[in-house]
This record gives sequence, C-alpha cells and structure tokens, in this order.
Amino acid sequence: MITTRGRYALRVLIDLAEHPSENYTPMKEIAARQGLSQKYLEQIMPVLIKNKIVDGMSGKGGGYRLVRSPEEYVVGEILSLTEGSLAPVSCLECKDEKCERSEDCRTLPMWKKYSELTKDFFNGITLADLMKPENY
Amino acid sequence: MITTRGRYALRVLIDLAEHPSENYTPMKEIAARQGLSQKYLEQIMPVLIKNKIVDGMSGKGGGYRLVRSPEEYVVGEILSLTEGSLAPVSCLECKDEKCERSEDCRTLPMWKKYSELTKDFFNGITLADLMKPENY
DNA sequence: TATTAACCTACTAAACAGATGGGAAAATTC
DNA sequence: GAATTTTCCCATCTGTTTAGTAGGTTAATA
Repeated sequence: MITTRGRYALRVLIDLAEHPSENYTPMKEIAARQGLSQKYLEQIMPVLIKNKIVDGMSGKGGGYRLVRSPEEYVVGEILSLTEGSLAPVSCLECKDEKCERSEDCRTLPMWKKYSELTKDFFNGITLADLMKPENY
Repeated sequence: MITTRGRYALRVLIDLAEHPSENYTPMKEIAARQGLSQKYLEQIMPVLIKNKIVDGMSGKGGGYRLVRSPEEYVVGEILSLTEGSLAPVSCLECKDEKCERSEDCRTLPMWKKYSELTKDFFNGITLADLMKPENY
C-alpha cells in the first residue's frame, strides 16, 4: 500500500508545479493549500532534496522550488524515494536476503511480474501528466 | 504491500492443488511441506472456508480440501479475501469515507487506474497458472 | 537584531504484522 | 464410550510502521 509519505510528496510537488514562481515557496503555504501538516511534510522533504528533486532554501524568503520542469519528473522516482521501495512483496526488496525457497517458489514469478508492471506504470507518468488528469 | 496472509494462503492452496487427494489434508502436513507455522496458517483459513474457497473438516481424518479445480480459482479473489482488500491506497478502500478533496484530487485518477491494473492482473491468473510458472 | 523558514532529532499513540498458545468442539477409530 | 486427531475460536504478545507532534538549531534575509 502506498502511504501518506509518497502521496503527500506528490501533492507537494504538484502544488509547486501548479503555483509556479521565481521565488521559493515556504512549506507553510503549501501545507495550508493542501490541508496537510506542515511539520510532517517538512520531514518528507529532505530525501527529495538529497536526490535533487527539489531545491530547499533556509531563512527568510526561503522555501522549496522545483529544479526541473514538470514533465521531467517521473512519479515512480518520487514514490521510490519517499516510500523507500516500490516492491509489492517483501521477497523482492533488495535489502532482504533471498528466500531459500525462491528457486522453486510457485508464486515468485507472479510477484516479479507484478513488480515490473508497477514500476512501468508509475515510471510512465510524469508530474505534468498529473496536472491534466483527463490525459489518462 | 502484500503481506504473509495473502502469500501464505496462496501457498496453501497451491500445495493442496499439487497434492491432490480424495481425502482431507491436515494443516500439519501442509505447514511442514511449506515450512510455515501451522497455527498461523490455521488463522488464515476461516475466511477461505466462509467464502467457499476450501472445505474444512474437523476431527480425525479431517483437514482441508479444494472445492474447485485449480483453473477455477482466481488469484485476485484469494488475495482480496485474505488481505481484506487489494486497494493500493487507503483513499480507495470502500470502508473509508470519501476524501473531501477527491473531487479535484490530481492524483486520485492515477490511484484508480493503478487499482484497476492490479485487480485485472491478479484476476487474470489462476491457481492452475501458478502451478506451471513457465506459462507467464 | 528580528524575523522567517528550512533542517534535525526525539518522542508518541495507534495500528498492523506475524506470529504463539490454550482450549473447545467435532469427527473418527478402537 | 474413551482416546485421538484435527479444525476452530480466542486471547495475548513483540516488534515495526504509520502518521503525526514538538522543540530546538541553523541559515538567510530585511
């Protein structure tokens, strides 16, 4: 299940994209518009900054800013970063050591295919697509 | 994420399908073959019995038994029952009251589409398919 | 220097995941 | 009818995750 971390991150990015500005947009503003907890959102941002998804600026006049144009952001990347992984079953998370039954597991091929389906789906959608939902 | 409930349930059903018998198969046997906790599996079974996925019989000579042929079991049904839902985001679970922002949510259409994709994927696979993984 | 805002860390309450354990009830066998 | 086997039901438990809250520090600007 996709949690609020990933979903809120997307909403923050969409909010930034829908309110373009030369300046930085403070999280206070975004949180108010989205009806979300500012503090909670602030916790989600660092991973996006470290991975060059957004640019964060401290101090007066600071806030967050997109560093690419909306069509250059792929939803799959945002979700992977904020959720930690897009794997639908724990057997497929790299961190986990391989299950010893994986060799002749009857279900593993299905999970792998579903995982690919999921990745392909979310990697096929950009922020720009989300801004015009009639597109899909 | 699909949890052990759904994954173990599938493994139990596959085990039953791969060891066909006129008689009931005790969970002790299945758990041993699958290397899973008998007690934990026993907890997962009631929902499958109530929904006529398997037939359970108490007492000596009892156990569990498939009531259909493997190709008549759809993976999506098993997962829905054991996981409670296949919805990838909480916004889509029927039990939840509708989000008040759903009318103009930029991401909801994507979650809906992903949900459909997921349902279609798992509803397109049967137990019989899982028994011959080279099929897909 | 005051103000604003990101950034960082710690804490918390509730739910969930993945079990374990005990015992009642049902069915069979001796 | 007693012993045995097995489902079935319920309670408990430990660790982790989720979705925050809260406070303080640092950075930047006015």
